[in-house]
Amino acid sequence: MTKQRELILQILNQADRHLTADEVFFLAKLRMPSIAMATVYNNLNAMHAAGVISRVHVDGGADCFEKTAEAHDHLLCDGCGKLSNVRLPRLGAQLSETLGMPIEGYDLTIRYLCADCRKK
Amino acid sequence: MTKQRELILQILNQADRHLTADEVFFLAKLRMPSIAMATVYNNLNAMHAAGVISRVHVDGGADCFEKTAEAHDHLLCDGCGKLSNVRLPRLGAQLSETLGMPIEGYDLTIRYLCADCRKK
DNA sequence: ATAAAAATAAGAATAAATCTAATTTCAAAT
DNA sequence: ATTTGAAATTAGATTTATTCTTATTTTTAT
Repeated sequence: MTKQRELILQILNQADRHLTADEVFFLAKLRMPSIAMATVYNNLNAMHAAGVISRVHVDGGADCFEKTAEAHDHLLCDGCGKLSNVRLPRLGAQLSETLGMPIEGYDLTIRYLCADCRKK
Repeated sequence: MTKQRELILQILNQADRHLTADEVFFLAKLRMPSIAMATVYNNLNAMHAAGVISRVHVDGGADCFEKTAEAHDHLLCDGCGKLSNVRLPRLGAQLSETLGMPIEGYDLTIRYLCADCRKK
């Protein structure tokens, strides 16, 4: 665990939302000005491969990263683009059951309108 | 309906699998050498916006396009990368119900091992 | 202390997708 | 048939996210 990785992990742990690599880089740079973008990507990729963090693709935008607490799915507001988490604990098992075969996993992003955007 | 759009649509209709923009461009170029990549993207984007075709993001690769017959979900083989379709007609309604609010839609890609890859 | 291995820094390189500006096409009106 | 104007296309530059390369630094094991 290098200082850089520790810092990146800390940033993700303290973040109250999903961060892009760019945002992680910016926040890391504040505390360790010498850090390089490549290091951010290397560590994000490594931690993702290790299952420590998860990566979320956002249509028409940069990928987002977050610490992975537990398996969860994503809600993306069509209005403001806010990304949040939701747990659907039974869904994996149910999909496997419906398909009639084991699955490795799945990625689900539900598009909706958040409370704020629904008002408008 | 321009000649270019017609050609692109025809290519997608005849394809027995998902195609990247690059593949569409290559196939289109064979039959209409003057066609430009921007035209391919313009038309793919326009037809996607119109709901005629659908766009699938593939982690670590270019987006894929296909004609949209009906709403469906995707199966991605972790072994060989093959992308195929599956229909889970009740899922949308079920997600909305579970969440307790209306949803705009959702994107689901299930990762699994296809029959061929499971043998190995 | 030294050698070997691993990680980082810096920035060049790549790939997907979009943008821009000039040109072409095509339909409708003359 | 010709003109006009709007819309689409072309070509290529540009952008943006991400990866790659290589030299350097740091860490770990001997």
